[in-house]
Parts: sequence; structure tokens; C-alpha cells
Amino acid sequence: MDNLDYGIIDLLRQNARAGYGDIGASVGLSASAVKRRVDRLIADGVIKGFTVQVDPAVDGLGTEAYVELFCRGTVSPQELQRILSTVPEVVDAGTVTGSADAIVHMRSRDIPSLEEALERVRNAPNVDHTRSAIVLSKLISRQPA
Amino acid sequence: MDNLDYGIIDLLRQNARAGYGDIGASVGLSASAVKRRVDRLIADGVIKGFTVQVDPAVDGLGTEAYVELFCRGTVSPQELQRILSTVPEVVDAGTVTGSADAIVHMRSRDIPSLEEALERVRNAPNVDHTRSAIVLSKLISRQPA
DNA sequence: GGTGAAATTTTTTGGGC
DNA sequence: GCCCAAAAAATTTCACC
Repeated sequence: MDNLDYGIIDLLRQNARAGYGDIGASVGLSASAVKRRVDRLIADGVIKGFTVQVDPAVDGLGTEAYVELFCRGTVSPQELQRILSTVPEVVDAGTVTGSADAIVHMRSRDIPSLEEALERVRNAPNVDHTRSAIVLSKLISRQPA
Repeated sequence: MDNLDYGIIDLLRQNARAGYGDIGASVGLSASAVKRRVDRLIADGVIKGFTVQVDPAVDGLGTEAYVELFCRGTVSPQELQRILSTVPEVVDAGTVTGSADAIVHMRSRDIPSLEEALERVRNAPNVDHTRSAIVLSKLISRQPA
């Protein structure tokens, strides 16, 4: 992770579909060098994936919930990650201190699809139960740079 | 915005660098038809951008917490919003169903700065108490718009 | 680690339906 | 609006520094 890597990541954050050639022109590398670094960043887990930012109003992702996840016995973070990454409605999640094992932030089109997604989380092995708090009104939504 | 558009967006959400041909194979369209739809979705502002999901530990926002907010009496959402918007560490917040009045997602550099930010939230008028869950390991971070 | 060129694959354009 | 096919552009591979 040198300054070149940070530069590449910054450019990808602004536009994940930028061409390797364009990125290279900005940071001062050839397209093939950029590709090799990006491949390495993905392999090392620094870049976790490429995604698209959709207007929530148009897409109708107005329904949100914060869900506390309680597991049976011990479940590794890797296992939880594997389970949660298969549910697209999961926007954000982490293992936490306190009585719950993890907190999961979910976003969906409406209550039925939220419930359906929640079912998929609950049906995962070792998940004992969940406690949901449905968001009534959104107060803050800041986009991390 | 028909079902094909939703399908395309879902696939892009999972991998924003997927080829038009691959997307087309999944939804049943040719590459050029997919491209035209994606271009239209961008032009219409439905797709706001393409971004990359980076391991938060790398960009110096590794410390996170989910905080339940309990207020004295009734506090309007507008009042809560006014309070929370003064704390930059608040990434995301909403009033919720359940015993807590609101859930607040905070992101900070380290524990001391997180604690300091939490103090500012707690000291707001009508805030009775808070219950925090510090994030131990980040599982999912999809950074929605 | 990087470069540059060749091979490959994808994107993009345009005609026809 | 979509498909097919051709043209243009990008990605990806690879030998060489």
C-alpha cells in the first residue's frame, strides 16, 4: 500500500468503471501496471468489490431496519460475512460488543421484501434469533468520502 | 423502470464491473440493449455513480459504533436531526420502532475520538441516555447513496 | 515492479426490424 | 426497443528490462 495504491483507490471510488488506461494517465503508470495493482488490491482484500450507487428515491429503497443478530454458540466473523454477503439488502454489518453478536443495517423496497430478506438472514445456520428496529424517519444519511 | 432495469441494477450492485454481455446473458438481453439501458439509467439519475468498496481499516475510519438513543419525554425528529447534524462522526441515523427513540451509526478514527463525539450527542438537551455497541469487525460495507 | 506491444475481449455504433 | 454485425476501444497476456 504505497501512495500509488491510494491514488488508484481514490480514482476508483469516484468512478469504479474508469479504464485502467485513464487511471494510469492520472497516477503515472501504464494500463498493465494499474491492472496488476488493482488485481493485487482485490486479492489482498483491500478492495472488497465494485458497486453502483442508486438513487434511493427512484429505486424505492425507502424501507430500512437495524437488526441485532444473536447466534448459537460461537460463529466466526468470516462465517457471518459469508452468510450476509449473499443478501443484497444488507447494506452494512459488523460484529459488536454487547449482548448481540452482530448488528446488520438493511435497506429494502418495502416491508414485505425486507421481511423476506430478514428470513434469509435468520435461516442461516447458527443464527438463533434477531431483534429488528424499523426506521421510521431518516435523520442523517452522509456519504463517506 | 421495468423489471429488466431492476435486474440490471441488482447485478451491477453485486459487481459494477460486470460486462454488458454477462449482464445481458443473465437478464436475457443483448450487450447493446443492456448498455442502452444503463446509459439511460445514468442519464436519468437513477444510477448516481460507480464506486469501490474499500476495507475501512485502510482509509482510517476503522472505529465504528451503533448507538441507541433514549430521550426524555417526546422529542421531534426535526429536533433530533438538528442535534445529530452537528456531530460529523454521525454517518447515518433514524428514528426507529422499539424501545429506543433513534439509532445512530457513528464512524471515527479511534476510540478516544469516538468517545468524544458520543459525549457531544449525550450532552444534547432531552437526551436521557445512550447504549452503544462498538463494532469489532466490519462484515459488510456497501455504502448506499 | 514497470513497460510496451500483441492477442483477446468488450464496448460502442449503426442498419434493419 | 431490440438484435445482429462491424468498427473502435479497452482489457489482458507476455516477453523483456
